[in-house]
Amino acid sequence: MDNSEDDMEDDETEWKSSFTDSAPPSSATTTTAAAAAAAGSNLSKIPTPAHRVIVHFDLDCFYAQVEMIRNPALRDVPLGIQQKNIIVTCNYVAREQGLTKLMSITDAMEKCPQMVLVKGEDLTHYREMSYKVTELLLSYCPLVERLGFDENYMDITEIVETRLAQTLESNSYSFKGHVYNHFSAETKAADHPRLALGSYIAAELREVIHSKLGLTGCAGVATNKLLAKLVSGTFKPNQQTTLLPENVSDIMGCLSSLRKLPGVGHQTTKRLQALGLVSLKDLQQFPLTDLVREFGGPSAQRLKNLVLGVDDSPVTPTGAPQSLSDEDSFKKISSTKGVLEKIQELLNSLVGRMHKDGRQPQTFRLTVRKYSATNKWFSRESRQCPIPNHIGQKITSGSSDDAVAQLVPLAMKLFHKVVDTSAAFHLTLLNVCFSNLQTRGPAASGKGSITSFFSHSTSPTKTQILSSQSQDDSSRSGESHHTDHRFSTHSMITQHTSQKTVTTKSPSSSEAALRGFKKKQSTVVPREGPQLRKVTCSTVGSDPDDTNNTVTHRLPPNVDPEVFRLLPEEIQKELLSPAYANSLTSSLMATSSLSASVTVTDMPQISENTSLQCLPPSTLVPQSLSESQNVTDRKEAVNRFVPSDRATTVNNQRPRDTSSASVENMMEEGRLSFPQSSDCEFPVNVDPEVFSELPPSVQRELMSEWKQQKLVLKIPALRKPGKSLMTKDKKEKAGKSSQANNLLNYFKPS
DNA sequence: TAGGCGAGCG
DNA sequence: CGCTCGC
Repeated sequence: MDNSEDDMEDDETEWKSSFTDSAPPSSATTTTAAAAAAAGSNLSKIPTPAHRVIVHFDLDCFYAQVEMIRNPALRDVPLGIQQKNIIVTCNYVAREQGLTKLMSITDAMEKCPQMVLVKGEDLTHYREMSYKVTELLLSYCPLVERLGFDENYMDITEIVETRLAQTLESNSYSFKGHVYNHFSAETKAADHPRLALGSYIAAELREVIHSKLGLTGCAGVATNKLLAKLVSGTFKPNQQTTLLPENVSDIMGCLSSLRKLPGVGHQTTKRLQALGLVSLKDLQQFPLTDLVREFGGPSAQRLKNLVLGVDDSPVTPTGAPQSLSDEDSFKKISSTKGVLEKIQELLNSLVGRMHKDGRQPQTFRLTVRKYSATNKWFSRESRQCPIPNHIGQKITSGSSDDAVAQLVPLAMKLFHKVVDTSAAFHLTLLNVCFSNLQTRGPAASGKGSITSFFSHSTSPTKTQILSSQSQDDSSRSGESHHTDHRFSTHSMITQHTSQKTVTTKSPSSSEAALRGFKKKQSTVVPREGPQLRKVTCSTVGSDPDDTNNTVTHRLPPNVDPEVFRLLPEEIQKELLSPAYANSLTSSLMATSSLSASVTVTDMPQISENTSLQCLPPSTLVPQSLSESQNVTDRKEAVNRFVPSDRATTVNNQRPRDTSSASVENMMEEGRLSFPQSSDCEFPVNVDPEVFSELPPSVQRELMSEWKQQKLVLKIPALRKPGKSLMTKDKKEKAGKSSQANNLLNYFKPS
């Protein structure tokens, strides 16, 4: 059931082949503007113009880039990122020496003895940078879908249509970057104005990623996700390629096997092979009905579409992660004690991450991989259970050690469910996972709160993007607003689609955007009311001077001047800046720390200087920003790098946090002999056997916990001693301001 | 191929 | 909760 109900609706150009497609227009993931434009020009052209413009971004050797940013001295040496015994990726200096991804350390060392290795098992920095990229893209357009840590799809159809509408000269088109199978495609540009514009936008976004984050990457521009992804890698590092509809068959023809199709993995490949299907052509010629027998209707159709380069799947905004997990693999763990220790290790880091996230997990899962002669690799087994509320609350409240102490027995219980410890066992992997992540509602009821507004709608379980109260940057502000402005901006989104006007505060900018778009297409730039103003653009990259944009210093009609006056100067500037009129930035009506609610329903007026390639550089690359980040990064750590003839391992692990140290201490103590007295009964759901396996200090914590619970039961009003003298309200505020549970947490430096 | 994730389906 | 897929 790949794409559930929305059968064969497509906005694909169909490519010299079947006319079997029914349902031409109908539903529209695409914009009304696009649909209208298409409908208008439809009768003349047979291959209807591609409706969507999709970009696929793919960062170059992502982990290696992150490490090179962290330590610029690594830029010029062959660098490999090591996880366990393999190099998961390496920089391009290393690739010149013949190194590849997923090469074993030993092989890599043979090829390149001078290689520098950096441990990459802790993904924290990669995760953070990854979300920065997504967040950055989100500030230009809500339709961003993550694919792993280093790839993003973006549906820029609306941006393109907006620019197209502003474009006067239709024969001035050209492409930015490569055009697949064309060496000079100027003449083609006029035939594919949307893709041409898309290529410029992709270039601008790549540039903004580079200037703001210091990352390079590739992009593919095409009419659907499949094609965008396939084409993005054609010119490899740091380049981009656009695929025109007339070249779809070319690129599909280059795929050497079905396995190369995104969405066709190992298993599917094997099943196809069993049918005698190996090449794309094989599958093209294979009768659909036979394929249906093997894969079922939807999957069969999807496969058929894929080989044709047809992909109607929408770019689905990813939002905050739906689960957080932490795992480690190893040669062998065969004792309960070993399992216990590893679980504690994993839980410590996972709970820490969960706490930063801010949401409260409702489900805990333990996964193991058992060694066996057959099936030596793969085959994981897992067990899961609900997380009692009081434990979940400890995670979000920051009592991490307590939380871990109480999660450990849960985990061990699950372990005994999945592994029969009466016989010998041999584990090669342990994974702990929190899922069913719920936004903390103020006071269980949560009525009337902003949170309830956010979480009540439609299906509460699906992609809740969390509300976040202000990060209270007022407390830290006063410092330059120039530092990382974009991420501390507010988003003021007027949701004409709902009754309420939501004013979202700083860190939630992206999720606010996400929310808005999930429900409907965002109406950040109101298309109905007083219509969109023309947007000024200057030429890509080549015009850092934004002063040529004449800004009318007049407030947008719907901004209350009184309120405006109260805003910090920086914010006022932003409100007046051309950024607010630019469609690219439209998803984010950004200002900085804001204590007043402002509704913006129209754009400031700006000049009419037109040119089609273009974001105003000012909106894309605040100069102060790109400078500061790079400079500081480069200055640090030039020296930590110790060159050597032999391979060098640079350990970038951060210092262990204190909690883990204490856990290890606990392990060294002798076992606690616990009294069986009635004073300290186990709660009914506690397995004594499991309990007895726990480290003494954990046992003690649990017991005191239970005692307290008893007290609480007996005396309901009693609060736990020592904890928080704060009122509930204060707690909430403190909690929320200290960690907003949103995307921001995933890139916020910790 | 083997690592540390993550998503979605049934 | 296992499986498949993705990077």
